[in-house]
Amino acid sequence: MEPNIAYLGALVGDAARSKMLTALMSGKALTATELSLEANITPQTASSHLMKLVDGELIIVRKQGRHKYFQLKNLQVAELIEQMLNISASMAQTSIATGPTDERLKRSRICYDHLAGELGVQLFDALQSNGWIVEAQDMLTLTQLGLSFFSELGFDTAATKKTRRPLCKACLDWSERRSHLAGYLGKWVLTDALARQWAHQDLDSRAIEFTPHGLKAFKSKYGF
Amino acid sequence: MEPNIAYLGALVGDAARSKMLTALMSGKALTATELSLEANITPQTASSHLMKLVDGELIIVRKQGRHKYFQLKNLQVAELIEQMLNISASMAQTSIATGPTDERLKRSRICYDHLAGELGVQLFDALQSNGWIVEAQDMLTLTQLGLSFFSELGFDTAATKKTRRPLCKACLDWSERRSHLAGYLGKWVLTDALARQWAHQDLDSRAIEFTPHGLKAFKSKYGF
DNA sequence: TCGATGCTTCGGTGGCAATCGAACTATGAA
DNA sequence: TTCATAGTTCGATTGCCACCGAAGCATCGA
Repeated sequence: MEPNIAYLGALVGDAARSKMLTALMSGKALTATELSLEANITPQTASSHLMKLVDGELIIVRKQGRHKYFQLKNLQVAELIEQMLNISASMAQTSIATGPTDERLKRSRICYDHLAGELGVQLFDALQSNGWIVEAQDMLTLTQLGLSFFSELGFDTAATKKTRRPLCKACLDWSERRSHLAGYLGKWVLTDALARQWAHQDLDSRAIEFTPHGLKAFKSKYGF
Repeated sequence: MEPNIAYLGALVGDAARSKMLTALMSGKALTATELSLEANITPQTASSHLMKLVDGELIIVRKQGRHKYFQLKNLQVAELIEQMLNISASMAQTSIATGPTDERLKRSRICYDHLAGELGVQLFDALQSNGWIVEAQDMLTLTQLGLSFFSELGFDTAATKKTRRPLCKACLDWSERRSHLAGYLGKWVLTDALARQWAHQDLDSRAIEFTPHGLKAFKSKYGF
């Protein structure tokens, strides 16, 4: 029988649940209370929503002490949310007052496990103009030049063979309407920047905050 | 502000509307009455649903005489539906009696504009084992060998430069859980087979019916 | 053992949205 | 002009589901 899309749609199609899912796009595992705050609902209500999301296999739980940590089930789910974000962003926009938080999100944010926003797009452009990646017919490939560039930086090229995940991949950006770098390489770039303490992830949102020095180092490293 | 996923989800998250959208995955434009039959609802109800889908920019209308023809708005929407079909197919399955129609769907069906189902997967495998396409890190590329093979068949390689659409692309199959050929090339293969009258699309479903002779020709053409 | 915190279960309420019957408008055919 | 078909608008009904208050269970720290 044909799969039941309606069930999946209804799962996402509730304001509270969609806020939770979007919050989980940060890649972090969040507790039930945190998610209830995110969605502006009481813990009771949140609990029932979370149960539904788990039943629907969109998220998973890890119980740790008296906390329950929730996260998106897998990359496939994250990609679904991402695509829905893109489509709804391109729909006729009732753009209400954008607060300061939104400004930060627009500048640089995490998109499940890689960098998005203005900075993500700038990075993408720089990689391209330096000839490290090539976009042909919407498919992204790492050039030989790019391969040696990234292995010098400490990127483990051997590890990419083990994963079935695409090495690099263009990911449409809902705020910029431009491509940014996703895939295994995109994940590595973000992880690396965080590890070097050039930036840190906001505790309560998907925003990525670069230090002045970190931003400079980041830009010079990738040549822009 | 962040895009509103919930609205989009709710749009898909109704049984009647999701049936309509799935029906429109055939790529054909359908009338309001046809869609109401597809969803098992009265024309009045269908009318209100269709209005919502148009408002939500998931589908578009063309008025022709006293008919209204509906179709998916663009490729992005079709990809969303496809992705949702995949995810819901991989969810814990309440697999109820699969009728004969479903058997046909499983064998070979249209996935917006390219071939899916068992036959689509077989084609994909054949193209791969003949060395015409290569799947590396989940990215699909047409080899030089494949390029000359397809241009001999009459595939206009120049035209691919004009479109931003990926030339070939792996598309996960919800019934087979395997890749099949999507993208520009995938579309061409299907169009070509239909033009040669090797197969025809069922009038009332997404099934693709190959003639015995057509199937033979199709298989020998692509070497499987 | 006791209180505090995190989460869940239960029951009742309220609101929204899908549905259809009936009546209406538009297009086409005879 | 008249009938048939395609689609819409309106109003009333219905059922589902998100929501919260209250009470309950589980884990942790003292």
